[in-house]
Amino acid sequence: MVPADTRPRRRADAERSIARIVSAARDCLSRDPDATVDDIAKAADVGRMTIYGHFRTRPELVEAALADALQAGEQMLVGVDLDGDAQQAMNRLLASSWSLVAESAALLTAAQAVLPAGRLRELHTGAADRVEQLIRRGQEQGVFRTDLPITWLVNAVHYLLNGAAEETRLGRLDPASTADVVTATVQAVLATPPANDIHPPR
Amino acid sequence: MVPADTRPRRRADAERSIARIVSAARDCLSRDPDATVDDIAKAADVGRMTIYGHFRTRPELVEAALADALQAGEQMLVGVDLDGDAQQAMNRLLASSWSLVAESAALLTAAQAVLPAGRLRELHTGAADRVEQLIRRGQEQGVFRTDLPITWLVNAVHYLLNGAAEETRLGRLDPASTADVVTATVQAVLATPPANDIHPPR
DNA sequence: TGCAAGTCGTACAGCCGCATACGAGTTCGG
DNA sequence: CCGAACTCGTATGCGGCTGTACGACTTGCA
Repeated sequence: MVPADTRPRRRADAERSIARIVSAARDCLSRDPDATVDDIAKAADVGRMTIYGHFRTRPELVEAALADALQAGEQMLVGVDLDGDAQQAMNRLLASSWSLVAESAALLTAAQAVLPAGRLRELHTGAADRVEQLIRRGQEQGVFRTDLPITWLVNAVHYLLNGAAEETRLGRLDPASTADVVTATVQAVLATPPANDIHPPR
Repeated sequence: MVPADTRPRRRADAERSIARIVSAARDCLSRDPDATVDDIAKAADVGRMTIYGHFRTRPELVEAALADALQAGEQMLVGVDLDGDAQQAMNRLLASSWSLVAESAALLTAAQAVLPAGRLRELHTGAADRVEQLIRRGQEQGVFRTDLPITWLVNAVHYLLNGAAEETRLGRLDPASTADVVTATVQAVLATPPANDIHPPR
């Protein structure tokens, strides 16, 4: 909604520095939500002072990193065909973007600690909404379950992606097969359960 | 394995203080892994110094809290019948202990930050192993899926429990129905998938 | 080529959390 | 009821991270 950045007046190398910094911030914060400004500077191969030259405070940097990741998500979504069978659409979506979503989710928790709650939801709502709509369409098609709150389904997928990313990071999951594992698991969570195999509570 | 505590020589009120402290530590750390020693002291309604009278360092306190939670888990397990149909056994297990497991999981991440990796696994292995064995039995019975790594299945359950706990904490999930939601979701993850409804990768 | 923009190191202040020291008051337990 | 165990406040040192200040050096750009 903002026309562009308020400051188009930046030099080319500064632009490059900022890109490296934001990229490094995404990297570091996804791994450790408490990553230091200094850590990020080292990862970006930049002096700490350079960072403060572009971002006043650490929260501001975190927000920039999150915004960047979310924007990358946007661009990924436009390249994925979300029409047709919702189940297959979800598979396509996961195949192309599960790792990004997982990264963003970790980043999100990093941001949660330093950004005001409202600001955060404001940034992140868009992405979550799209997933929710896809699930809703799957429900209307009868392929996704309707017996659980849709909010839970959306977030459960998030938690699973997060988990898969962490398992991979820890070497407990083969990176090559992570995508398939994630897809299969999410499919199981969302699929309409076989009618009466569910044991009623109590 | 340790006979008892190395110090049976403690006064009654000290015993009470310790209990309150450990309990408060479990509470605080489950909510915020970065909870301060002072926070915990306030929650336990004790002076900060009293804590240092019983626990030399913060990590030592965290370990005590985790150990306490795990021991509570042990006691919960002995009361649950794990024989018979693995699916129903898992349901029973979740019904009686999902919240405890979820709390311990949050505590676990708190501990992960301050305890050496080896020490942590040493404490926590027991619990995870039991879940793994139950899943393995379900696989032999044919009710649980075998097409995904068992390590992933175990941890996926953990991540889901964690997520459910957080959703409940944030008020996005009705506390009364959380247990059912968890049960249904875990069941979906573990169940043997309908033979050929799975779209092969690519 | 020359100036402004950008980079980067060092140094410093402020804050916060951990942990220790000391000392006085309180409570258990024999 | 007396001594030891326990509680608890205050003060203090230490270390790490944030954010600011200054100054020198390099680099884009017109």
